[in-house]
Amino acid sequence: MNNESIESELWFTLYYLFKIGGYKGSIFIGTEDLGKILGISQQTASRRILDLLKRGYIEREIRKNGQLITITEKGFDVLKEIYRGLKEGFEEKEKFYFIKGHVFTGFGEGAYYITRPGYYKQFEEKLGFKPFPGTLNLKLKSLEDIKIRKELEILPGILIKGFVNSERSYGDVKCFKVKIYDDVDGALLLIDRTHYNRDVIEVISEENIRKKYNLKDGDLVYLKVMI
Amino acid sequence: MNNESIESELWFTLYYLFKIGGYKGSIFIGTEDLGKILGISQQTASRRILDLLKRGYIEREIRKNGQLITITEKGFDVLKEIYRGLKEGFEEKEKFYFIKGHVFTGFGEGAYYITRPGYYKQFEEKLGFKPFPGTLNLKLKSLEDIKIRKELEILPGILIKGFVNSERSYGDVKCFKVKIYDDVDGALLLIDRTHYNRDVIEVISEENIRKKYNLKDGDLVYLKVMI
DNA sequence: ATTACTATTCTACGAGTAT
DNA sequence: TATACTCGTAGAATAGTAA
Repeated sequence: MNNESIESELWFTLYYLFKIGGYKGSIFIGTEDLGKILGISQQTASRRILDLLKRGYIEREIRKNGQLITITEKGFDVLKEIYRGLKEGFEEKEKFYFIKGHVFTGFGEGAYYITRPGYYKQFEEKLGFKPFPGTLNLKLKSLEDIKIRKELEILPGILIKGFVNSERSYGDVKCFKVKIYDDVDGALLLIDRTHYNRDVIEVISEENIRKKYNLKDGDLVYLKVMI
Repeated sequence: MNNESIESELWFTLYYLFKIGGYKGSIFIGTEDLGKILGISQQTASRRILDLLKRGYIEREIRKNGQLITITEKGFDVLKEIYRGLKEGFEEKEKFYFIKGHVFTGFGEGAYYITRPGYYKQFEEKLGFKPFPGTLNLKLKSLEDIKIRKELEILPGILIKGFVNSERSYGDVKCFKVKIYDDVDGALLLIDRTHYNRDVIEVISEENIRKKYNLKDGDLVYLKVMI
């Protein structure tokens, strides 16, 4: 899942470039000195610079006694990503949960339910996206995750109201906005019909999550749940 | 220069443990799943856990289907260190905060602690005044103020070092210079790092603040905090 | 001076597997 | 099931050096 993201040693190189001045403009530094700051050799520092360039995280201009390095927007984005993760943990402890579960294949009813117009319209209005017609079923494995699910049951969440048509009635559904892998927007559904036990949650998103992440049964998915 | 600091791949492992729940308590996870989150093998995840343990950044308890991992203070410190670096770059540095709290009577321990010579000498040296032998306890009531306190925890502040005498040991104390009512010089002390008393601060000054302002329990005091 | 290529050393990764 | 050991190997780091 994390394969496309920046390698940790490159991230650290970028971070130090940021810290020593890159946050507010270009920095002039030689590979020898950068190596000293990072505790690595001149040669490795040189290669790190080249790797960061190749990936588009920095731009540079070689000059007489060093190089003028500028962090690109893409570079700032990867720094901000980590910054956000730390900030949320250190400063906004009460606004979200992380919950994790393992993919499993259900009976395919999810798609049927969420596409009932009585529900679908509300999803669109209250969640701000048009759900892909299908749900991702997650089985919660640890007591910690089941505990979080129980806490979600107590919280108000976003209520999708039930309705009645000529054939039958449909119950209320409680949702929480989530970020799948702390990345893609979606929602977690707590459905009152009890085909499944309390160690199961269903997830919807505008995208086909199973396909996007190439998920197979048993794969781990984690969600950031907004409360 | 950077040789004693945490290796980048270990830092990333710690960061993800923090992100998926370690920021607010223990997380239960197996090495297989941790590997999936980090994009590495089960074996490597296992080794990372062992390395983090060996360096004292986490503690754990192996259980039936995984392990219960808790990030230690030392672990939080290395995360905070990076956080601070990013914060300084991304956020405009303000030179002070305002924080407010309500006077309450403690157990009178404050006077005892600050007059220990090991501390008192440092107060004099590092704050530039001889504290009145007593502390003013303030209870923070608003989320705003508690948030400011949390931010102060992350900032370096002025460090009063702990010490050991024949009877017991005394921990580090972090201070910030303040102006009480934006008027009288003093300092704010962040003493205990437990999660349960984060709504309390203690204030010292050369003068007897309680007397000077004729403060009674419940009275509001506001401070300008220099950072 | 620098940066960065090539050759060599070394370390981190993951497969296989023991516990 | 788990975790974590050994070990062969790939790739990262450095030394030497060219540009």
